[in-house]
Amino acid sequence: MVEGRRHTLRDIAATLDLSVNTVSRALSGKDGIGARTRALVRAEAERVGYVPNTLARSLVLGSAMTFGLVITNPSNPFYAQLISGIELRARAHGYSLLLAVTDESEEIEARAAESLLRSSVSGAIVVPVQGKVDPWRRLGGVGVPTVLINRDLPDLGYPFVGTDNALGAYQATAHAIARGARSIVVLEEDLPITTIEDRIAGFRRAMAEADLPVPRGSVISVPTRRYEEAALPWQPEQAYRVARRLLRRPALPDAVVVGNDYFALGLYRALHEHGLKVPGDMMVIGFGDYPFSEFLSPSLTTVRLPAQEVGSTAVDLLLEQIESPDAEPRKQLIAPTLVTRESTGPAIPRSRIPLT
Amino acid sequence: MVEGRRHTLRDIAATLDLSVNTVSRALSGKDGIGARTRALVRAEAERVGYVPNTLARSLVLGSAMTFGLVITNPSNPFYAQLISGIELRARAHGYSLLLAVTDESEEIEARAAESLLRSSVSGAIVVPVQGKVDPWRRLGGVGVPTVLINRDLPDLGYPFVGTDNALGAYQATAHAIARGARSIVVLEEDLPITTIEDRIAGFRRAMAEADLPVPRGSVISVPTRRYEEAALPWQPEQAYRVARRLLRRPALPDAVVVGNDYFALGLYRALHEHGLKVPGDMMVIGFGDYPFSEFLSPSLTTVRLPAQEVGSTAVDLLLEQIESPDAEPRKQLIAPTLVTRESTGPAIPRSRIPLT
DNA sequence: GTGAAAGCGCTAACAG
DNA sequence: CTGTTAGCGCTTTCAC
Repeated sequence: MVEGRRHTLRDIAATLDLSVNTVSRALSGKDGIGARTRALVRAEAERVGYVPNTLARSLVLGSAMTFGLVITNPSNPFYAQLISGIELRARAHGYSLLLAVTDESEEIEARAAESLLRSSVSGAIVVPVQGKVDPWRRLGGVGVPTVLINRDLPDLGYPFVGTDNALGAYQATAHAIARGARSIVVLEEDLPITTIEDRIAGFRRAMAEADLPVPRGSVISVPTRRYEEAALPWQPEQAYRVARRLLRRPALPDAVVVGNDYFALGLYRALHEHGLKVPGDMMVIGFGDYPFSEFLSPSLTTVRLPAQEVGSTAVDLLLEQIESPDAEPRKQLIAPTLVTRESTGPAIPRSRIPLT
Repeated sequence: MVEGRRHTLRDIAATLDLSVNTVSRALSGKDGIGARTRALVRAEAERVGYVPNTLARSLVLGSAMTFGLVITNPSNPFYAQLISGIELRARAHGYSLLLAVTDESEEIEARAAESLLRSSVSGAIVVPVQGKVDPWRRLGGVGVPTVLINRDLPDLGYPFVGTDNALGAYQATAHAIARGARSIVVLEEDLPITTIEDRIAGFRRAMAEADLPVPRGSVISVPTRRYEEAALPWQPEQAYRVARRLLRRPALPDAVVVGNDYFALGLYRALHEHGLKVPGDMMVIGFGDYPFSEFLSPSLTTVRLPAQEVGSTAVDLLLEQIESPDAEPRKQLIAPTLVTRESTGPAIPRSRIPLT
């Protein structure tokens, strides 16, 4: 097919005895060129296996037809799906993806932002570590459209897509209540992000609407860790430990709403070890609907997050922002769906008298 | 910090009344420049928030300090970890990552290869769809070092890292045999890739060494699907269906070795529905040691694949190839580890007489 | 329709 | 030590 050096417009121009310019126009489909010439050029380009040099093109155009994608951790199934969704939609519009993994580190995040800047990306899609806004303000400041995913940085006023975490947690909690739970506990990661605040708010709202108390100790933090172990079952493990402590309490909750489905796994194990049955002794509601959750026993009731949709929406918002930079940045919350499975019913938790 | 347009070397040169060249050298740390001048330039660059333009730099250098990463499906936990591993190591060496997702499509793969070529990547790390070698031969042909991951394309003679699938399957099978299994079945994806051939070979070897027969129907194909559903629990679901059929056989195997831990999930469900106990009625051995596998009940005995290590090794091989293009391309198989858990013991399958 | 010239921002080669 | 010149491969004026 091809070997050796890459051919350039100039090569083609030389062999065809045309100007570089003509060849460029012929190939780029612009008009103002003879049909014959165009065919000729196309044929020659085909023959030598011409591959345009994006670098050169981008340099003159000032932008690289590339999106930066900054993600905290691909081993989180939500982000894995997100990557797929974004990649698909971006590629459909002709953009490549420059990927950076921050692992919740502000330092890595800052470097990633800088790197995107150097690379003249056409835009950035970011799951911010959420702590520093500077790196992203800077990026936006020099005119790189940026959309935030999952965790908003309201100060920036950038476009944003996320799932409605408050709603998700509300649904989860309300469902547990409807199934007879009166005392409910929440397990969340200990990250200082709006995601988690929102969920806790949703939980509280559901409890309040049902006139149920939320005593101290109803919201439990699960410590998390950094990248090196991200690959490992660190999250279930940590949740397991926290759950074991929880199960030593004198009064156990009827239901536990957890921050992600990995936590549900850890909780399952702790409950199993204590000989407690799900949902009979305790209901469990997950968050995320990871690929395995449907297949656990008992299968896990969980809040399904539309990761693909979040991803493709992010790309759409970015394209909007690129096409009309002065348009009002849109913020979009995508509603999650509660998926009801065995872990919340139909059994009635023991603290309630059977109703039927 | 900065606002408006990006500053260039020329801007700095102008305000400092120096030549562009001098500024370039001052900033790039080359020698042959006065300490005073250098400090001056550095200070000014800092002041205006100078960000080098990688595009321009890459154009003249002919390579973009970027690796192309081509992956079939990020929702596979193995690849998710792989991405992390590669990203980390690549970034440590100053390379960015251009990501492409092929979802096992030869067509997308071909486009991805083309795209990397246009982008003048310094190298490529590829999980090939395995069917066509052309796209990668072309890439290598024009001098882009390429390393293959997980699925080798021996015709190309490129560097390769993967896990020793034959060994993994051998270990899994031998373990089941050691635990008393005599009749063993394998469930694998129906992809035409060496990965799977190797595993089946490993399985056969273990069986042969134990003088156990491998009747027809011992290797079962699980149909798979494309990207759109990759995010969804498609693999457990398909394995579940296949497993249901398996369980209708007159004689059930003592153990099932599956191609990935998702399959084990599907199998678990089918067994559960049939009232069969793991490992008592049937042992299950997974492949991959996904983050959830340790936390299933029963916890899953599985072949752990060192995804991170495969990833970082891939980067190392690529760097080797970049530094010494004429060196013999290395092929490296990383040994997986069998992780023994509840799903294979200590109970004895019913077809065997208890030994102790 | 096509060509010539200029320039994107940077680095490399060679002067001075 | 520093400046000048040239050029990476492409697109965009602007002539002809």
